[in-house]
Amino acid sequence: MPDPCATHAADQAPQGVRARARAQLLADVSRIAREHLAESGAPGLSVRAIARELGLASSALYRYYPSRDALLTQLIVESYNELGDAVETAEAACDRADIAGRYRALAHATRSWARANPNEYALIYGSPVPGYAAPQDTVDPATRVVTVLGDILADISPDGLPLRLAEQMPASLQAQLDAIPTPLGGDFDREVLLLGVTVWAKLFGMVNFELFGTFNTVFDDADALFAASIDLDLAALGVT
Amino acid sequence: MPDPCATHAADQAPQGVRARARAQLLADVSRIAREHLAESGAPGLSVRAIARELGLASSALYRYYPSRDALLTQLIVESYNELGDAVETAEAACDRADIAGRYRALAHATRSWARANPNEYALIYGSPVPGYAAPQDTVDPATRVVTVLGDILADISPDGLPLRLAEQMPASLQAQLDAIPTPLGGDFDREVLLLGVTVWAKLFGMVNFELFGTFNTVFDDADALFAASIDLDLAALGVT
DNA sequence: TGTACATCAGTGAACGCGCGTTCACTGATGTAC
DNA sequence: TGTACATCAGTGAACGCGCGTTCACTGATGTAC
Repeated sequence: MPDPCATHAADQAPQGVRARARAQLLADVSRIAREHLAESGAPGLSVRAIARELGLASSALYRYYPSRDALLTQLIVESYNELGDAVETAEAACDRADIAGRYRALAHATRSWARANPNEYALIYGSPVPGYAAPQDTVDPATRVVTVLGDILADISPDGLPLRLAEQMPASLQAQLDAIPTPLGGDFDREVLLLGVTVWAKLFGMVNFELFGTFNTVFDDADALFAASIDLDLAALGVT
Repeated sequence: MPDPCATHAADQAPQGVRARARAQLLADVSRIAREHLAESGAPGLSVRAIARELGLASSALYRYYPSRDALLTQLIVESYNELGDAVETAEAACDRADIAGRYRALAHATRSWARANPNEYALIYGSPVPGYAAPQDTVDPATRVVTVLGDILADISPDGLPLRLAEQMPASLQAQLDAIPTPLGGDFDREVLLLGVTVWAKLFGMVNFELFGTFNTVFDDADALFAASIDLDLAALGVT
């Protein structure tokens, strides 16, 4: 969250009538856009449709967004930040020593947010929107979840790992893992980090399968499956 | 593959001039549609654009497809079948006793096909296309990969599992797992099956992250990461 | 082998709708003196 | 406190484009006798 003060001031104290109206309209646009996301998906998001619902001429929205893509970008950033908030909050509420609890909190917060906001989830973790290139602004918000995961991994001792790779990691993979920045400048254990990365992918793979319908009919209620999957991952990380 | 003979006959021996022309046009439509998939994604797939590229009036395509959605369905079925073919072929080439090899073949065939056909992959494993409901025809092709996985899991002994769940599975999860049909009418071990399901989700989570850009900059070349991830999964399954 | 008729492929115009973006404009809100 | 001017919000028409689908039609391919 770069520049929290600026955001704060803008959110909290819009001075004049205009500033307040502008903030209100931006919020309305966001809300309506997200409703439309549900019905038509990201590619169907339409400036005109949003304006129509707001009772405005479509051209009016160009006072607020330079283009449709800018609107999409805002929705993406908002979604990443909401998910990031949810995960950070859940994880921060745990005892620092309770590593398993912290990971469970991360995983369940991710899944809960995704289930509560399936369209926003699809927007940021589904197929890329064709013709849309995510600008730089989306990068930082996008890393918040994995940053929390990194904090957790940093607290896991490699001594407890029950599974080891049969062969040594190839040098290329070692180099990639070593290049990942650690929280607080410590060192990651490579095996823990490797496991962490694959567990991370698995988490989102599970959520994808659940939300996008791959689990349908077989696991219509995926609560128990999800919890068991997390338990297995924690066991693989040697964390109880 | 239901009714292989019918398909065969139609593919191989279109009798008249018309039948041959029809088969050719269907193939052309498919090819061009898949090219368009790359540029505009599934939601942007357009009957008119395809007709334009074929030098036909857009109405002409309605002799071949009743609607745009039918065209989409065909692309989806084709994609599932291509992936299914790739995975089945790769797995079938392995020694039956080489369980690790069979799983590696499945995983690498999946990833290879996805990388070679990223748009088709996004079509079947990415965000659902808004407003499109997959018809019954897509169900069977969609299960081919997981069927192969099931065959492999059925050959894995639960005795070798290095990790066990700390607690017993909840009854609801046991019931869901027990309801999964086995190949050849045997019984699945629940723990193996549970691990298998989560490994399956992980496989597609990894491919998603690679193809949709989540791994970007950190793992620009994901070969080694992917291979290591598979090794970890095999270790968790107690297979060497 | 030839003729009459049915089937099919493809046309082109039309219906009715959508979209993003620009532009000259009116009228209200803010600001400087 | 009041006035003059600048800024901003929003309008509505327009540009130029796209789309799926229907329909009456022409002309070619196939089929039955």
